[in-house]
Amino acid sequence: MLKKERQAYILHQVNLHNKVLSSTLSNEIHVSEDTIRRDLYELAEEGKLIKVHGGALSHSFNEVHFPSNGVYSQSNKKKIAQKAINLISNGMFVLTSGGTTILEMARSLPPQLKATFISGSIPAILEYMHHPNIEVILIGDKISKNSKITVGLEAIAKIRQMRADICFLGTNAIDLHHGITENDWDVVQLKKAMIESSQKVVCLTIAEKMNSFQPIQICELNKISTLITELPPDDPLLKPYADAGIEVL
Amino acid sequence: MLKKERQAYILHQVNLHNKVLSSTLSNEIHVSEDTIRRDLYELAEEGKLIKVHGGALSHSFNEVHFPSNGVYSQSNKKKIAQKAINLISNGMFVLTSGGTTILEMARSLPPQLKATFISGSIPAILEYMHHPNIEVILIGDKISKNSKITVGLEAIAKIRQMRADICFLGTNAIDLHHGITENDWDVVQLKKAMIESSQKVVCLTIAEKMNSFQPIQICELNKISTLITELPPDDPLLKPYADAGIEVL
DNA sequence: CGGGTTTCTGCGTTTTTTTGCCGGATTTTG
DNA sequence: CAAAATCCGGCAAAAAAACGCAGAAACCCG
Repeated sequence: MLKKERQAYILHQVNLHNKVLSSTLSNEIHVSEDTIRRDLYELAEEGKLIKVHGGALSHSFNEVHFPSNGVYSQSNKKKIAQKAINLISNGMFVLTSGGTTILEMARSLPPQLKATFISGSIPAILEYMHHPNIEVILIGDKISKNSKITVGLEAIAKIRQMRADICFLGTNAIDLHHGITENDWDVVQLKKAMIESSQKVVCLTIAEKMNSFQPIQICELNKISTLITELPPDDPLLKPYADAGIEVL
Repeated sequence: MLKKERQAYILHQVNLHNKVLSSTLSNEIHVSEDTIRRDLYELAEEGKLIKVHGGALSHSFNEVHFPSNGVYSQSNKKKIAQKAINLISNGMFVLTSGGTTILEMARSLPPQLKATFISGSIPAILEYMHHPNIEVILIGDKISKNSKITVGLEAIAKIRQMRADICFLGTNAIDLHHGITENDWDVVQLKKAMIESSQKVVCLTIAEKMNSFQPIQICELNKISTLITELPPDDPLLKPYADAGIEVL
């Protein structure tokens, strides 16, 4: 088994179960605990997980591990949220993924907006619930404690049944060559389904995550209708994407 | 159980109940009191809680002396929760409804319990998510904002597919003649489905709600396996229910 | 193709961490 | 004041981590 492959597996396990033991992994993958430890060390260096004595934990355990004021790059995410909200009009069916950018959008929805929001992200759902005029449809299935969304075949099947007007994706990595990519297999499956079920696909991302990529591909760039970042639409960084036929806001 | 995991659990408990006892934690997590004490010491060093003789207090407890949340009859609900938890063992599939009594139960689940919890109640799901060893299955559908649970045909269909070992119902009204009753049509449909899908049906209710009824019937008394109140099992108020063949705890 | 270099992995040894336990000191409680 | 509960410090065993090393595989480059 290749190193990268192994690390991807470890990461998947952490995201799924919220914790892993070095000894368990060593047995599962049939490599020495030293190797596992070295893998965990590297993954911890990259910030993908938290290494502790005896194994590793997912980030969701240390909730206050992020910058103390809360969400990373929050002011940028607010800008993005504002632009995204302009795309929503009354009566629409809106699919959303998880992630802090989406959460920021959920918080900023104008109170008079009447629409139906569909999501499997628990934090997002909590925000939608507080909104006076929004109908909320929750996608059910097994909950991934790490990403706080529902994942699994049931969830995917349910999304496939939907025909949404618009779909907002919090994006982890976007790149001209690889399209949108992620590091969690389950999340990838969900997002793929969401894209297929929506008339219009909107990617929300902070500029920092642009032109980077991760192991698993969600889709090529041509599936994306609109790209929203905190930058002005004419920023040179966005030019290649506009040239690729994507509406850039 | 990993050290960090344990400390996260302790912190969660402190923030939830505003106090913890070393002895209780030691029993719950199955480690020596010495270990608990050392954990408390470390957490206190980090300023996460205040260590006192015999246990620890939450920081917020000092600042505001009356933050005790507004749940009605909470101490009674804790008693009920404790009795209910004794019915759950490792590996079980557990269906739960919504309601503050169920929520209290969710909060009090011992950390070493490994089980699968299935629910459409958002607040309950949030608690289950914090638990280190519980798998959470979320029932999806349209969210009823006022009861904070998912309701609708999809949810009912999904519950019907389940075969749970046990089902806990937060009960609004129970009565010898009318059985269990409710005032929300959607909730009634859900609870009916839950009863049908479970081997064992447990009703949780505070004594105050006993011998009252509401407009819509969920089921007759004979569908109920067990009734749990804050009263001792031999309380005369409970006699008629025991006589009706219900196990009373 | 071949030789040198880098990377990866496993093994033995040493070091550190974690945890439970014990005896004596300290605090709490009735 | 006395009994019970709790705390503290030290100790020891077990588990895990760190370290250095060496063989094997992969890679690079002329």
